[in-house]
Amino acid sequence: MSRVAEDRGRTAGARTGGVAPRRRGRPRSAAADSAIVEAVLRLIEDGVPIAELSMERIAREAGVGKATLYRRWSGKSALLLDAMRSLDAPCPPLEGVSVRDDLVRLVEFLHRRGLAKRSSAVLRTVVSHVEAQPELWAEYHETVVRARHEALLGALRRGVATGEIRADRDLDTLAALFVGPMLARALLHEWRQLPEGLAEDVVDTVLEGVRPPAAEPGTGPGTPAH
Amino acid sequence: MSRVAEDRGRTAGARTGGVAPRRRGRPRSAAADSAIVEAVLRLIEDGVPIAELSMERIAREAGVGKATLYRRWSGKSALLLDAMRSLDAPCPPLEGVSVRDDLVRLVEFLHRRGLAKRSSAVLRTVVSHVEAQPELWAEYHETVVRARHEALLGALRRGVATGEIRADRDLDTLAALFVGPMLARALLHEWRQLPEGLAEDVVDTVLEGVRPPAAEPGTGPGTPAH
Amino acid sequence: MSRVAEDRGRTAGARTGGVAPRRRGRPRSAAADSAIVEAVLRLIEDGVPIAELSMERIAREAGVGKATLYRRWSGKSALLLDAMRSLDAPCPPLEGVSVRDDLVRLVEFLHRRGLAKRSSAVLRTVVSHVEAQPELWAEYHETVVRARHEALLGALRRGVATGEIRADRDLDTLAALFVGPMLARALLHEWRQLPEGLAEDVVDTVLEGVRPPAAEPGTGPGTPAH
Amino acid sequence: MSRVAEDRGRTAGARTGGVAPRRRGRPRSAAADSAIVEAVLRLIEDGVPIAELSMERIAREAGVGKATLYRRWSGKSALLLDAMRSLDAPCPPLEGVSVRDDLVRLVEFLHRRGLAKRSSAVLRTVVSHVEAQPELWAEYHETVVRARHEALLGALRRGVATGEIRADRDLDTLAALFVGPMLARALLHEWRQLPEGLAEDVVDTVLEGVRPPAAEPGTGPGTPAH
DNA sequence: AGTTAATCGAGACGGTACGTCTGGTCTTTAT
DNA sequence: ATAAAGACCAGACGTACCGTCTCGATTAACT
Repeated sequence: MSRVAEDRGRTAGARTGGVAPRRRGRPRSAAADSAIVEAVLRLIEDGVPIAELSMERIAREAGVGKATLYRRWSGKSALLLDAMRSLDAPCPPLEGVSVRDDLVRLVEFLHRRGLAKRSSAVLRTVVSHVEAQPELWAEYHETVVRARHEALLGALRRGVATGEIRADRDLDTLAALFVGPMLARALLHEWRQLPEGLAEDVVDTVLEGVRPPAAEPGTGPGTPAH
Repeated sequence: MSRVAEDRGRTAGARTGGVAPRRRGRPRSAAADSAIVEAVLRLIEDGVPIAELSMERIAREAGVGKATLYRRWSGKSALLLDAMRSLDAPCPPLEGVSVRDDLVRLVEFLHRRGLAKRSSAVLRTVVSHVEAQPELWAEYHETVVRARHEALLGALRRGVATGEIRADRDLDTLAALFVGPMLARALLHEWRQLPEGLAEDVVDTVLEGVRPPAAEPGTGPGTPAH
Repeated sequence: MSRVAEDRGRTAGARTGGVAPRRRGRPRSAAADSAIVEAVLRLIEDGVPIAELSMERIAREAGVGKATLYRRWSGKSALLLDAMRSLDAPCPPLEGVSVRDDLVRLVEFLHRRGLAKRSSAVLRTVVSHVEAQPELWAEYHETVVRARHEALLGALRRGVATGEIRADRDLDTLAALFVGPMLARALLHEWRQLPEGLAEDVVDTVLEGVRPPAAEPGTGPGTPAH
Repeated sequence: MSRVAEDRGRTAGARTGGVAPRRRGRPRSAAADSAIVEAVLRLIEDGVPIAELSMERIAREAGVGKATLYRRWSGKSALLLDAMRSLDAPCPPLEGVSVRDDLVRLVEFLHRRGLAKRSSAVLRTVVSHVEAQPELWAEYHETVVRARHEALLGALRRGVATGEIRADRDLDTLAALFVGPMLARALLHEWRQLPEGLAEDVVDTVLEGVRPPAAEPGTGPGTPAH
């Protein structure tokens, strides 16, 4: 189970594990934790645009004081980011038989994420705050993006090992080819139309390339006349 | 020449061309137009985060009354969007000798756009407002995105015609493979590291595919193993 | 007929009389003059509070450009003041048979002025601008108040001469006793209740005093008991 | 001690007395209350014209957010009215030996109020807003004017009882004779010249009347000679 | 007949205040 | 020590108005 609150303030140290330091005073209400996150998700689900998602409205909707929000999160961006994390499906296992199937599964997963209204909404929020709060982006990258990227890179490396993928390609560039289209779709609100076979299409296209299969040897496809 | 102001209000009809309807009253100041847009670009260039880019500050910086802003644009998003349009370089010609060169040129162009601080900043703003104001996004898509997309599709179609690109691929998916990675980079602030040959890399990878070249010599890349 | 416009600007000199200097260019429209003043009076009559009587609204109502207003008057206060002057009834003649009758007539006149919605509205406006624009008040005093005050003082002096009024009273104080109550009523919106015989009541009270008539017959009122 | 703030919003009910309802949340800052009122008085004292007495300036001067103003008062008029109330001297006791002395004391008090720059400035403001906000005027009348009026009427009734004042006069008219002149002076900025004995003069004139003491019996007052 | 000059309605201009809302903090009482 | 409530300061929001400044068009009187 993922820890929801960023644990701002006194409880911050508790995350580094170790023995419980036995805090004093009234413990934080777990009910408040979930009420807040659920309020955020409910509001987003109801189509409230991000710009109208004020902390005051969230607090009101959750039946919670504003201070309770700021005690847990450093600001709106952090809260939204955290709210999104709470609905994160875990990365699919990827123990597929072929590298191609693994890639399809992964891209499919990114695709479905992008289709979810909530995910793309929060993703846009993160994007719009990247500049002003780089540490926010760093944290998001660390906790959400890296795992996926590593999984993707792992699949690609396996492909290289099995000979399915040629070794002279930069794997980061390659990864960007799989992730980029899905990300762009999610951000730019193009998730309304949902082409079903998109993931397979993307993977196969990248794998096979777009040059026509050489019918007869000698006619090198894609080799321009010059 | 691209028209800068959104022409809110009375002047709105003038855009549809036709004969000059001979408007009454003092005409809008072109000096104000440019002063405003330049103020926006200057502020962005100076690293002012989008959140601090208030209409009041823009007006102050431009030496202009707030009403002058709202007379031209319906709100901050529209203004920023329009400011971005003003720094749009025209699409490169694309009359290259080979389709590959055309694609490289186009992707390179998108890449450079993403590298520009101003472009990516405004792009993020647009993205974060897409949800709340779909008509804003529609307009941006119509006037900026579509032209590029058409150019890209044109190049791809030419490739199909010349046999450089196989005909059984969905061209929209193909286009997303070129555009997506650049867009994602621009949005996610990864434009700090700037790999020089990225555009060529992306194009070649997509064209040639990632499967290893067949063992037999003479068979060009892109020919699938099986 | 009273001259309406304050004749701001070029025509200003024309007021000092002398021969007409024969101005060039298009002459000012008399229609605009009256349209403006009538618009003001109509708005006041319709119950528009002074605070909402903006120059823009007046111009709109009169079907006139704002510049046409400012060409004639220096500002809102001057326009309103002038609008009021236009509905000024002339001071009554005061050639009454008795001084008491003259006073009653004059006080009655002030009373009726106060009862008029328009008069009291503009009076309140003048009052609220007295501090900020003393020259406005000076002008109002000169052209409106002084004549009345002189008429009143004249009546009082005549009373002293005829023996109706004792000579050891300060006439300014005396005048204030007649004018003050009416003015206060007008300003403080107490003109809604309209006691008919108020003017006579005030005059008689001031004339006769409030000490009880002496017990002995023959001794007129005003002779103190002790 | 008079309560300063109008108690807009939640606290409004608290005024009707009863037991303290034990409000929740942070209580309103008494420091802010006084800082605001003192800022208003300071600005007026410094000669800032009412028109430049913006809420924003008051907030700035008081070191207070604008919301703090609007939380307490419904608008500028209400704030100014309340500020004036705070500098209200209590009505003088009026337990004088003679009714004449009481009246002099009261009129003197009104006179001094009118001489105060602050009082008359705010009075003018109230007057100019009477039309647009009658409830404002009603409240002012209720809390400030009525007490004075009652005191005055009381003195007059006592005069009637002691025989110092004749019984056949309307006491309201009589009161207007005392109050009107002072009010008019205060409103019309005539408080710059300050005749010292004015109050005594007014009272004596009203009491004794202005007819000459009857020298010989038979000369009926009010009947002119001719 | 042409020129000149000031007017007209319309509306944009730079400023500034309005009253509301939000962000993030602080201060109450109650738990 | 937290909780909910709500006040606190700061400042942006979009609108309205002020008094000035162009526009093109109109309207005289002077050439």
